Amino acid sequence: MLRLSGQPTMRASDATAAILKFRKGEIIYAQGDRVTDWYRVVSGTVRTCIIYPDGHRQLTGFYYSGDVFGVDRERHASSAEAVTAVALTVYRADSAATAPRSEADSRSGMLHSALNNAHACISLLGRRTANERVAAFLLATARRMGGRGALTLPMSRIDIADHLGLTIHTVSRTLSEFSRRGLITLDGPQTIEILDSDSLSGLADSHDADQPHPSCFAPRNLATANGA
Amino acid sequence: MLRLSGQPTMRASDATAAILKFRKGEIIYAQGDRVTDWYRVVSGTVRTCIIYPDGHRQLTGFYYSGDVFGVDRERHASSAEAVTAVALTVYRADSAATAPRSEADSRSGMLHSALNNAHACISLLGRRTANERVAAFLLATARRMGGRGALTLPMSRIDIADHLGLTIHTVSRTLSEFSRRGLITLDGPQTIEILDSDSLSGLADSHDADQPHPSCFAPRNLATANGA
DNA sequence: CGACAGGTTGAGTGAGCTCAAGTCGGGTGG
DNA sequence: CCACCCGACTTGAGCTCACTCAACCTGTCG
Repeated sequence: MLRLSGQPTMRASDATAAILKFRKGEIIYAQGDRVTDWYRVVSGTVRTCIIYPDGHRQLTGFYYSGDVFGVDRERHASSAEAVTAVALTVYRADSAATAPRSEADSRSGMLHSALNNAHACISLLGRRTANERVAAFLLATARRMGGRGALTLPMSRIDIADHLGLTIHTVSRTLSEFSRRGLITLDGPQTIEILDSDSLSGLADSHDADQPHPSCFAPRNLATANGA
Repeated sequence: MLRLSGQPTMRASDATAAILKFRKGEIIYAQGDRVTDWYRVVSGTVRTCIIYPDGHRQLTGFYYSGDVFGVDRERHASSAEAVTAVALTVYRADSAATAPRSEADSRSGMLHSALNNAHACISLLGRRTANERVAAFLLATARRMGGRGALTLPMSRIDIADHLGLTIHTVSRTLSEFSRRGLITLDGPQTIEILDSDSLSGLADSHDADQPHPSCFAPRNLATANGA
């Protein structure tokens, strides 16, 4: 997961050597921009977001050190903004395939990583209740940010709300409730410690834990293949 | 999960020549199966779905003629099932890159297509109300299935509900309401005609149409680049 | 004919939204 | 230094919309 090895790789002819820096709140690229580069976070946190015609904002991901974002074709489907001060490495979108130094640097490796991120987002939005979404978000964030001890959430309540499809009020209330129940401690808005991750993951996948969906038992006949 | 696949892939030498057929309801691959092939729909409709530990089912996409699915790495993140009788072409997952016959057949073309699909799913789940989700779903489905005149929805209300994160009751009620308002006609559960797609797209992006999100006006300083 | 699955519709409930205060902390200016 | 402001966050009260529970309809299959 880490791979913050290649800090400034500084080779003369290497297209990926540039390091870009942005201050908190700055826009890295805008929704609809032509895709020229893909990015990897060196330090800091980035968010990608889609703005719908009605002004509603959907955050499609947070990206931490080592994560890749901006992996679109033609035009960026979302905008990318610096949640904190960030440093990025840049990959030319049209040359990322050439001579990858690792699987994670290859064109398809980056695409798979983007796909994984999209699935993570779907998995959050697919959950039903605020408790489920917030619990799942906390666990996922703790996992991705490293994690023993206190967790520093780099993003605001608004960002969390727009990521989970909730309002800031509900996010705030839910976190307070978790704290009251002894699942987490809140030390200021940004600092959270997970005390009982078992209960949290129980909450994340709760919804009465009834029997698995019937479709698990669908027939699975594979004998009807026709050769070409 | 299991993985009693052992598909008789019947091909002499061409990895993509095989055609597979499945009957309605059959499972094409299961969540967690090792990825050996990617697929393209020749005819019929396929759904991909994720089942969470609590039994909750999330459909991540419907795939119609020409669409690609199964584009995962290592293990399938979702299962794929035949909504109707389907015929599929098969691409060896490890050789899809070699000699693509078109952009759409290339490895990265397929990955981008999967990414687009995931974004479409996020865009549906990101909407707030049932009206917005159902309206957006109808428009998207009409667009992808071709379109003039009556639309035949191949999937059940349960499938729609699990795709939109709603219950079948709400889906049914919402469709009835659209019909009552003269936006669509319902001729049996599966046959729908869109009468007023303008009003529908208004509904899909409604939510008071207030001012765009402030983040549209965030600073955009790009001058802090450090060359290599 | 009954059984059953899929769909529709009604009544009541509750989770999360809206509206509205109120708190806290950091910055800025007098 | 304090006064003030402003943005981010928290919390309360009331309401709405989608969920739950339940009844009923329709078409299909044995």
